[in-house]
Parts: sequence; structure tokens; C-alpha cells
Amino acid sequence: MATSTPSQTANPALKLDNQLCFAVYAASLAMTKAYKPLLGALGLTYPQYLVLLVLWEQDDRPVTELGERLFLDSGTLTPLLKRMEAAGWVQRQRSTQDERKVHIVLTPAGLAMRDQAACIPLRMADMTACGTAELSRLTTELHTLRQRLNAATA
Amino acid sequence: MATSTPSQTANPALKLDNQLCFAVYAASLAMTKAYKPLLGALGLTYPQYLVLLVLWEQDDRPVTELGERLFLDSGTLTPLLKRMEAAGWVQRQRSTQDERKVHIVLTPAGLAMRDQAACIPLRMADMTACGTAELSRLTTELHTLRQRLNAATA
DNA sequence: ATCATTTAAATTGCACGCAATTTAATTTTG
DNA sequence: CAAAATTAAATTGCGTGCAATTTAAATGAT
Repeated sequence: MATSTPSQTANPALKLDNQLCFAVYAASLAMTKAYKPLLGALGLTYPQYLVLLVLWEQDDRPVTELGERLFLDSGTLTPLLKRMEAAGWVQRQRSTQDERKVHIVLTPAGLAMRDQAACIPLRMADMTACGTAELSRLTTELHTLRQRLNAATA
Repeated sequence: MATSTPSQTANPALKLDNQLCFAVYAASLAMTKAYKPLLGALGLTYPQYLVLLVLWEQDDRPVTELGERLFLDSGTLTPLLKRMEAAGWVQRQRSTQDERKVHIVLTPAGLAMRDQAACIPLRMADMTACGTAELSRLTTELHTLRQRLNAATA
């Protein structure tokens, strides 16, 4: 009889706040919301900002490589990159070596944006109210978690 | 002139893999992907599963309360809950006390789903390859992070 | 009691995120 | 070399997630 009593006999593992998945999910939503005013001032969305972070490290990448770096596929990236091209941050250039590939290249405006964005990581670090060491440790732990989940999914 | 050299002189804080935000973002995507086969077998999406987790703890909640619990607004929840109603997991009932409110109530099918879902947290814990203690600690740390971000955003 | 304010959902519009398919180009293989 | 298999983007369709607005109901203030 006990099995269907609403909450008293519930499996504690099913409790929302005990679940790592929800903690990650809610933290991710909160992170995006926290970024919104900073990025909105630059005319960027959060995933567009991620694309710029990749290109600032290595410019002139094909779509697939951006996807591998950001864990996104062409269904997400193609329209996103078209919007970034329309906004003037990047150019999409069909490769002449391999015409299947489209290389994404920063425009001068996209490159210059890096100086505008330089202050963002520090301002976000402030919002987290974490020390540098804790921030770095948490980042590493989450990358490890992601790797394990990706491995278990593939 | 160093300031515009692409990657050599780049602010290390701008490096993608050093940023907590990206670690959270990528972990969240990976988590959703890891859940997909488990939830897909039950006919649920991940946010729909979260709604059920809330209702299994406390049934018969107005939309706003679900939103406070899950950090989602009516723009997200209204269509999501209509889909869940169409699928037969919940009913949407206009309150007679306060006709502005719509109460979300589990159907027998929605309640019975709890038994189907009971094994999911354990299977996810396996995928993370984390010990119970580490899993619990990481969950707590992420909730703390979320709280700080929410506080800094509001 | 009446009017203004507040609150709860719903609606609209836009940007992801991803599964599934399509199109085109390259590589592999017989 | 020609056909088959693979690869890279693009496309289609659907489900979020959220800002902004709208509609309706309840609350408050005069």
C-alpha cells in the first residue's frame, strides 16, 4: 500500500533538490540569465558569445570544428552563424579546398569585440562570489562530469 | 601592438575551457543528452520530467509554484503543461477559489509514472561515475552557485 | 462601492538545441 | 575509373526558455 502514498514514502533519490541533474540545469539557466545584461549590451546572445570565444582562440574554423568545441551540431550552428554574419561579427566562407566545408572567420568588428568582452569573465567571477581556486576547481569538476556523461551516452 | 595578436596575448580568463559558465553550459547539455534515452522510453522530455518530480513531492500546485520551484515562467510552462495534459500525465484545473490560478494535478497515469522513473536517478548516478558523497557535494555546490547568481541578477 | 494596482496565465515572437532528413562534395572500394 | 560509402552543411520540425505584452481576476486605496 505504501508505494503510492504521495510524498511520505517517496524515494529520496527522486527528490528534486537531491538530483545533480537539476542542480546543473538550474545553474545553467541562472548563468545564462546573469550573462544576459552583460552580453545584451554588446548585442550578443550567450551561445554567440561562445562562438566568439572559440574564434578569438583560433580564427577561421569550419562549422564542424566549432561544433566539436561547443558540443553543438549544424542544426544549431548554421542559423546561429547566419545571424552572427548578419550582425557583422563573422563571415561564412565556403572552402575552396573542400567545398563541403564552410569556414567561419572573424570580421574586424568581431575581433574588436574581444576588447569589449575582456571585462566579462571578471564580472561573472564576482557574481559567483567564489574564490579563484574554488572557481577553477568547480570548472574542472564540471568538465570531468561532462566527459563522463558524454562517454556514457556515446 | 600586441593587443590584437589573435591568441598569443589573449586574456587567459577569456579562454573557453577556463570559464565556469561554459563548464556549466556544456555539462547541462551533456546531462540532457544522457537523460534522453531514459526519458524518451517513457515519452517524456527533460523539463517535463522535472515537472513530474515536483508533483510527486507535492501534487496539485498552481503554475506559478511550479515556476518558482523550477525557475521557469508561464511562457515556458503553459505550453509545456498543455502538452503534458494532452499526453495524459496531468490535468489543468482552473481554481474556483481564485480564478486566476490554474492548478496542475497528476492523473493516475502521471502518478504511476513514478514507479517507472524510480530507477532513473540510480542509472544517472552510474553514468556520472561519481561516488555518493562527491555527487551530493557537487549538487550542493551548484545550488549555492545558482543562488549567488540569482541574487546577483535580481 | 469605485477605481487603480497587483497578480496569474496565456499569448506572441525570437533564439536556441537537437533528431531526422536532404543535398552536395569527397573518399573509399571493387 | 565508376559505384558505394562517408562526410559537411543545410533544412525541417518540434520543444523549450524568455522578454514583452495581453487578458482576466483579485486586492487595495480612497
